[in-house]
Amino acid sequence: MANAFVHKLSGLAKLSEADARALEHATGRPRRYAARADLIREGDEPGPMFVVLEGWACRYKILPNGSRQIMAFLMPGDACDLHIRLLAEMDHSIAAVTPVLAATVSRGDMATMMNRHPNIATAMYAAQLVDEGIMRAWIVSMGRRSSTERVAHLICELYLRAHNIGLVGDGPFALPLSQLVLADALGMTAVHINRVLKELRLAGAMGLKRGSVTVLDPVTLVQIAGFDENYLHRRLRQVA
Amino acid sequence: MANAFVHKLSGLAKLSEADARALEHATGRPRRYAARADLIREGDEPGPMFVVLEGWACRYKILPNGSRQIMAFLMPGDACDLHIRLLAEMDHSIAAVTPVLAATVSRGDMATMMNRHPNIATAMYAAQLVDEGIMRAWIVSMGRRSSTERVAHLICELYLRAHNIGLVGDGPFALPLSQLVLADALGMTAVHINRVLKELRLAGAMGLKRGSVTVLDPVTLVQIAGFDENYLHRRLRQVA
DNA sequence: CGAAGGGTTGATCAATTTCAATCGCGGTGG
DNA sequence: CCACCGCGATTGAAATTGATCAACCCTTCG
Repeated sequence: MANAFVHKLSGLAKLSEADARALEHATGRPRRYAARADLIREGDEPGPMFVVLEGWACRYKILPNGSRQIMAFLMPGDACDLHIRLLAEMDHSIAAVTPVLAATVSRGDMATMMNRHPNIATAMYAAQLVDEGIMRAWIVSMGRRSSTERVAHLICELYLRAHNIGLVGDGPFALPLSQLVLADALGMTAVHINRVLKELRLAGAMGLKRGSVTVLDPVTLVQIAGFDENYLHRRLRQVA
Repeated sequence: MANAFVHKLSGLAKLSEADARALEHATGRPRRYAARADLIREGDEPGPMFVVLEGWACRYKILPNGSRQIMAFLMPGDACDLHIRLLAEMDHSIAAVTPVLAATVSRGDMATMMNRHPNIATAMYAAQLVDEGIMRAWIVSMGRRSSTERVAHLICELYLRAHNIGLVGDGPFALPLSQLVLADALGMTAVHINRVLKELRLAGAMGLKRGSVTVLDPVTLVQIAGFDENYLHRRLRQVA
């Protein structure tokens, strides 16, 4: 299977063979992380950029009262902040949700690569814009959507993102997320998530297993969520 | 008074006289917008980058059910997304909250300027990182903070941002936000915001006037919010 | 076998929204 | 100058949502 980073970026800009080779070379020495392991922690000095190649990770923050808020999910092909080295320290942590295979790319290598391969630069900036759109969509969800809509909306987002990177086949698709993880992402309690998922299951939209939720009927989910995929910007513009 | 864009960016990287002149030149033909006017609307084709020079603006989105969610505030010196032209259409709108003076800078001009003035590029990337940190902090607030903490936290953020760009003097500082705007930013109802503000007023932390909230006691607000300013990254790293 | 991490359910409690009314300022048109 | 209108602020009461508390179950894994 092709390198997930290449696969994702080639959906955001037209990449040549040479571009793809450069990306593959840059992510050639990945490292494994166990589920729940931190890739980097709040307060750490930022180092090289992470690129997730396999598995799912999340950005999160622990509050003084001990509760956790997840702020983003990272799927294969997703990279962490390109310019993060400008910061004195991390303002949040990143953890593996499932077992993860992730590469690191130094800022220097990245800069060189973006200079030599302008299409890679374009793809990275487009990815950045999509990520920001996703964050804004989370803010909208948490602010103005009911808990049922919120759950359905997140699942739609993740389903579509997984689809975009070729993770989704014809049949049902299982998101490897426990109810606790979903709760921490959506700002709800595990108890309440459980009741909402039950509702969605009864509506025939999804199936549940220990540690994962399975999308059975994306169309129903989209309706429940009021999901508009536009913010994921699958249709980018060709700019000179 | 110095150009707000120059003022802000010079807080993020060391700018030379020439850098400052370039920025001033690029924002030399600003335009006025009335309060509540849209600078750009969801669905529009993105054009040049906006830079707010005076007044406050916000990014927002209207949901199908008619409710509004504000996703960010823009203050003098803040720029909208650098690479926005890569997108086919806007996934949210931007409106003036107060009367606004804003300049537009074309992507081409911006690219030229960033090539000729690397410090400007660095400052823009740092600004970007700060903006992302702010979005993540909003997600955390909406997910895991009580309504009182949430209100106090937003006011702390805005107070500190205003302070960073030299808007705050010695005495109290008035944020030009109506309770309705605050409600739409925090995902609450105007009724509830009103009760929370009353509470904060009784605690001596702030004063209220029609159309604005005044910060009287930042220290108390910080305590109530559990505010940690680190995410605003006032201390950046010197990277080679 | 025992412990830990999920998941599920019921009962109760607390935080927010919703609904409804009222007040007041500021600007506008007559 | 004055009546009127609209937005914003404010308050109380009722309704709803979601959190909290408390068990209990199951599966996996050492």
